[in-house]
Amino acid sequence: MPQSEPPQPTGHPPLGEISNLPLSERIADQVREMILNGDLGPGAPLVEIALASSLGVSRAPVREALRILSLDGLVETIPYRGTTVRGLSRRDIEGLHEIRTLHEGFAIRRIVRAGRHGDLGDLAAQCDEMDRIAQSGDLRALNLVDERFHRSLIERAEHDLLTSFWRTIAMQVRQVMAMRNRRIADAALIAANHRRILETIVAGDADGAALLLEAHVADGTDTVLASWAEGDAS
Amino acid sequence: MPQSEPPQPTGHPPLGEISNLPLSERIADQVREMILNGDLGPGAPLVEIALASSLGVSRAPVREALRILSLDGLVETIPYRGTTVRGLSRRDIEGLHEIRTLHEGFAIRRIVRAGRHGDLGDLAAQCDEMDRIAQSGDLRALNLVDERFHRSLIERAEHDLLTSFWRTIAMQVRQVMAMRNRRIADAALIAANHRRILETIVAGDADGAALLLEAHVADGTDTVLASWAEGDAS
DNA sequence: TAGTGTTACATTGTCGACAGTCGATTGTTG
DNA sequence: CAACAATCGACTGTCGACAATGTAACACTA
Repeated sequence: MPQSEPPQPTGHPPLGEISNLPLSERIADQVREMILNGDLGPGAPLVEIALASSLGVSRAPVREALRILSLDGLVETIPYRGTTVRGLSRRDIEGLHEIRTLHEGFAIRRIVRAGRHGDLGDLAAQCDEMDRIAQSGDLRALNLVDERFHRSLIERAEHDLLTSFWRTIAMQVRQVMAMRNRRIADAALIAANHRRILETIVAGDADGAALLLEAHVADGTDTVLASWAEGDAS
Repeated sequence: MPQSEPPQPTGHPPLGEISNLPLSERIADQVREMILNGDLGPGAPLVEIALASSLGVSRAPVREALRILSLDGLVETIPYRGTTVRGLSRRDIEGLHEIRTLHEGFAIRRIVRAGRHGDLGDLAAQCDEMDRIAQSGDLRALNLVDERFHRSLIERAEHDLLTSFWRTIAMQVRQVMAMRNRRIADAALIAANHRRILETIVAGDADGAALLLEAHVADGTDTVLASWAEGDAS
């Protein structure tokens, strides 16, 4: 499922990126943002013709977009029946975080084993930024940096398939995050957690870092599940 | 990417499933088999119009089929440029087996932790079948049972996301397997390996089983990589 | 009233045609 | 002859229209 779209080192830094991407991908991006921001709740139907006319395009690119989203695991399609935003059950969320822990732990061990844990400057910079944001109390920004931190960690493992799987995982994590409202009080704690995890990795203690990370993720999971008011089943 | 299709407890148990699937999915199945059997080697271009006329259908379902295959990780699509059968580099194969080991180990630990390792009768039956096939020397059948054994193991973990990821993994493993010719001499050894892994799980020794499995997979990987004549890069 | 045909409707699946994009080839110019 | 522009061809991307499918509501029968 490689659909990556890295920075693309073109030589022209500031030149507002003319969207040369196929229409279908732009549509996918747009609908994805809607889902990930919670504008489209679980179970919401995605009717092709409605989306098409709403966006002023034909059904063909909309169909492709929905296919891409189903590839991302954000959407469920039943033949001849339609496409809906995927609902997440309590079980799904628990499973998601288990898998997430598994993959991040693997990434950490791989980084350390390859001896690359000395060179994690950008991660440190992201921790700094997290500290700053934690004080400002901008929870939305915090989520973004949080996501970027973990993505960087995965990418540092330099494992294509892992990165590819992470795409799916991160997407669903973000969808889950959209369901809850983090409290400002948590922000500082979260920043500290990441700092400690990073430091443990740099120290070369892969297993220790994996444990810290597991605790950190489990904490987030508990927060989500606590505010789980008998939600939808999938 | 949930594509599960459980037993569906309708009231009418035995009523053999009419193939009501959309054309696009049937096309995807067909092309997938071609790739997995090696009829379409890595790098082979999949031209929509050619496939369409060759199958006697329009381009639309073919396009959808190619999307599905790209979802399976069997195919690479570059916008406006076309779709080709994915080539696997040495690095890819190594990474694939790492990820595979990671997931199967997770499955084993989960099964044991949930205390379900006492009830693995179907796996034992598959071991029996493997023994029988090993004597007959039918390598093609051996691969099939092998795949089914590992799939059963994953499914026993009862973890939706894991199962979903496994779909991708198994697909690529099978593609790799299509590249090599197993020797008959290995067959008995392979059957014995599986038997031992299963017994270790049943005994409740998750870590031991995971180690055995890692060795088994690593062995297969080495066999593949050994017969690697400076193959294609991806 | 329980169960079974029937019909209408909303939505997806498929089709053939046209427009857009990219790489390669050819032609042009210094 | 090298570097660049125009052209060509093959292919994918998009479009609007039609066909196939599934659901729900309704009428019908026993």
